Amino acid sequence: MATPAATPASSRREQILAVAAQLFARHGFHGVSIADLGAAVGISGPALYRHFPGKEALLSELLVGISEHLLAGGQARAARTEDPHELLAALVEFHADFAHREPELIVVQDRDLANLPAPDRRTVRRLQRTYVEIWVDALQRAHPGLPVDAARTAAHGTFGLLNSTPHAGRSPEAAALLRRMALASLRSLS
Amino acid sequence: MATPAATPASSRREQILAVAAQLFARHGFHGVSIADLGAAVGISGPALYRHFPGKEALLSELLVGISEHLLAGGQARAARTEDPHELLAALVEFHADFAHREPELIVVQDRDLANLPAPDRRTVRRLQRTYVEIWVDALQRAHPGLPVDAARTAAHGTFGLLNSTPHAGRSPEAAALLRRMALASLRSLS
DNA sequence: CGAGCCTGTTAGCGGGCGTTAACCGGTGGT
DNA sequence: ACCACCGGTTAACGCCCGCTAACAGGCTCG
Repeated sequence: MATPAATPASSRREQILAVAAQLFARHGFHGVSIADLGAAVGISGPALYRHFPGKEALLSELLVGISEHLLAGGQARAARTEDPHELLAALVEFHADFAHREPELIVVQDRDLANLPAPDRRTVRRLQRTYVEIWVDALQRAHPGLPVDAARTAAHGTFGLLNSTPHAGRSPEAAALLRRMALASLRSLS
Repeated sequence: MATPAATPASSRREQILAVAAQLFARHGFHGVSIADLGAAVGISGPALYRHFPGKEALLSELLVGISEHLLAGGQARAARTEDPHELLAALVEFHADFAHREPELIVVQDRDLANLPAPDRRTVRRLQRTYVEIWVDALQRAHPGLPVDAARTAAHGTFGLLNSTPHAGRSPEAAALLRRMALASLRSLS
């Protein structure tokens, strides 16, 4: 169903994860069967259980991985950058870069959160919340007097803007454009 | 499962559609059963077939309705407003207003498009494309020399920003903030 | 050589869900 | 008074899907 020889060098596990990301992004978690996933990597059906305990575990690993990656990147930037405006620019670039390189993950991320088993969902939400707080903090330092709610709204809005990559071309110019728009919108917080 | 006496004055049909929007937004199309939908309006299970030919028909009506509404609103503004900057402001306000009033529809719109039966999906996509073209046209007139692809990317980015309402508070200030950010990001197209 | 794990296979079970069938009370028009 | 339709009900069918069971081939290591 998807290109079989897509991922160049990867163990079965990673290959399955990659193909799952694509299929989940295209058809949604419930729109993809175990058999579909197997077929997409050239094995068939229940062989997946040799690598993952179940279908939900696939989704968990994808979503936890994404939110951990974002949080780690955000924390790294926050640690190494003092000036809040500079930090915001770094955050925008980091997030835009991720969204540009992995549009399928972006799609799965906020489409299928609800399909996670409850404990993993809590984990992901906690990671996401922490990531958002990095942005909120930077925004409030960059724009003194900005209320928390406003900062949170602005952060989510910026994510929405940058996460529009699935609807945009994959060209570097598109990514650059979105970065510029994001920075401009953040500057407008006065 | 949802508040039963929610919609004040409405025929069964509209009540079902409203509740379907909420449930689809919360759990995804495949995550909601016919029985769930029935229960949420106080009837049980197959009684829905007295009002709709099937589950997919519900989704179709929702999504076609949304895209028709957006297109109609966009066309109305485009018809009555000459100046492209003024038009963009009107479009931003219109879109922001819709996203702010119907966050569930926003969610369903781009989450469950793939679950539409093919003909309706084509219909919705055509309507969406036409709506986007209104924005693209206004953007190109407002920013001479802006390439089409860039305009399209900018339009989708702005949608992403404005459509972040499901993650934002429902306060009017949040909506106003998103509008301001959108306008600022559009101005940055130089 | 042989034991055992690793990674596949196919067959089958069980549950859930969309949909259809068959039935029924109330209401409004002739 | 009756008939027909409208909007419900419950029962049942059939499919699809996640998952388990049972089995098999090849690789490695003692």
